[in-house]
Amino acid sequence: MRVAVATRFFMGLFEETMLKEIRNKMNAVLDELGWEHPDFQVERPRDRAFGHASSNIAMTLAKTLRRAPRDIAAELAEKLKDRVPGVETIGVEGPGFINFYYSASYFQAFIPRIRREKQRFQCEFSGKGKTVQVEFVSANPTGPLTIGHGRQAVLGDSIARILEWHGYDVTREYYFNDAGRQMRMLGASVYARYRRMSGDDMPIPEGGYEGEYITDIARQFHEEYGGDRTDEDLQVFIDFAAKAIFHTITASLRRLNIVHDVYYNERDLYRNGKIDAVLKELETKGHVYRKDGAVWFKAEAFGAEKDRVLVKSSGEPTYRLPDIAYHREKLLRGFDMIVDVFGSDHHATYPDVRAALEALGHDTSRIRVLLHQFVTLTRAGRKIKMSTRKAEFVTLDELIDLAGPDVVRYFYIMRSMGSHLNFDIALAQKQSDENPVFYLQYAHARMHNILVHSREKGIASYEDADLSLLKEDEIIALLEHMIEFRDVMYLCLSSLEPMHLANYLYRLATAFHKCYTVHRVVTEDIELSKARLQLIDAVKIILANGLQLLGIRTPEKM
RNA sequence: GCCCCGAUAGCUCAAUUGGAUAGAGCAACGGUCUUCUAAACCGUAGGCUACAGGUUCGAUUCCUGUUCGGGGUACCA
Repeated sequence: MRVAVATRFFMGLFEETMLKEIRNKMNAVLDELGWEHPDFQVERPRDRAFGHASSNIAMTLAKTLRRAPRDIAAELAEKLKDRVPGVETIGVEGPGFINFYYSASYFQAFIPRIRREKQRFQCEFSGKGKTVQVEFVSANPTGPLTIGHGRQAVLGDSIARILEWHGYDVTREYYFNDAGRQMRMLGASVYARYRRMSGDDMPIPEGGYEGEYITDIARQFHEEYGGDRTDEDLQVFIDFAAKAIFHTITASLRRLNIVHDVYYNERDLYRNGKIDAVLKELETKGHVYRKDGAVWFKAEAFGAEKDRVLVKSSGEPTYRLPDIAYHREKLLRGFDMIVDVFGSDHHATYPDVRAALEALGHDTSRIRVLLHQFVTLTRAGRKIKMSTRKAEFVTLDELIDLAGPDVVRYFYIMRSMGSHLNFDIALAQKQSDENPVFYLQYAHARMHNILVHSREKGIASYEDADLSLLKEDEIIALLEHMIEFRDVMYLCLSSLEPMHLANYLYRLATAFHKCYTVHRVVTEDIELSKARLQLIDAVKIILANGLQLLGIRTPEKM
């Protein structure tokens, strides 16, 4: 009961995180001293020997104040004394860092709050009332999704989940084109297979698709339409193939727990005249010219590398024009933020789109383009080459068959999107301790089991626990990791890089596993058991929350 | 040629966006189950952060070159 009162007392003060609280107090002290506000940091030091929080402010002030950093630090530390809630001692260490050491009770007090707020622990809903569109995958329906698409799918969906957690109203969107040369090639490839089924020795067209899925589609077509269709029905073949492939694409995504809200078809932009409208407007504003029978956009005038062709001399638009029209539509649809997740092969195309949008008078600062590097697949250290056309690839589906959806999702997320992802099939396939996914899930299963076990031992309720009993080093370390959650989520939001969450959860699981091996939760000491059960209940909430944000399941048994 | 991204332990990658002694996993070696799950924990070993300069209190991080990988540089998408 003693702690319950203390907790309520602290509650109002805990609306800020540790780091923000320190920053606020620091700013107040600067004002009192009449010093300028430098660009300083308050962070969790890597090494716990340097306290629970640390600031470099003294070093950043050294130059303008013309004083030794340690000297400045000492003065600030003296001023801050007893003013930051939860801080026991403040030290001046190293070249002039100010280090803050918190009391155990500060950390203990977070447990009731986590248990009350659950998944929304420390969520400040910064995105409330704002809409965001996340475009990802956007593969044209020419074949099943590959391992490369998989990375984008998981990245995009995890980013969407992180935005949702912050309160954003998220639209997951898939942009595709089922017209054009590649689709005609697809139709012709299916047609060739289809003819062969009727005994004709028809060759696959030059540059056509050769995968086994083509044969499957031809067979389905044969079953539905019979064997006497001719190439005059090519559009029928195209439509049939596109539909079938789209079906497999959405099925693959659903296996990873990914569902798009909107499927935006490029053809609609032609049908409803949006493409003509964009072209006309660029023309009236004087941003295009004609050369060699083609229509060119003066991209150079807007900072792009060189001018680009929008309409070929054949009268057919290049891919750029619909891209511009589509992005313009996104802006007009009124999203507060637009996130484009693209493969690194798109990095050259986006500046042109942005240039055109600016030429049309749009503010493009709402658009964030995230480029991710490619995935290389290795098996026993050897690279596997991938090509959709040649069908020399491992499909996303095959990968999920092999490793399971949780492993697939985690592997795609655990590396930063800016670096190449080396997907080791052999490792992903291992259902053993070599596989980091199980490390996280095992932690969750262990937590669950402890809670079950406590009931079996006759501890019906642990609500009246005395949390001041939680004071061992490993337990405080675990608590520290727990309250880091909000900072990590903030980092994920500002960087749109879900890897940070994956790394954090790994650290959290480690802190838990260490604790688990050293301190038994359910013992003969009922009071101590109750306190630790509250702790476990709280960690479980955070871990489960994080795993769900990455779309990874939280098993209760393993 | 030009543009973008990358280069960190044997391998795959981190490093709180400029901070203190550069950290994990895997692989190697050694130790820990009568206990709530050993899919765990502890320890040992492993580094001139590709190279050369520069910027400052301080650089894996920023700037300039060089080397090596990947991508782009279409009237292909």
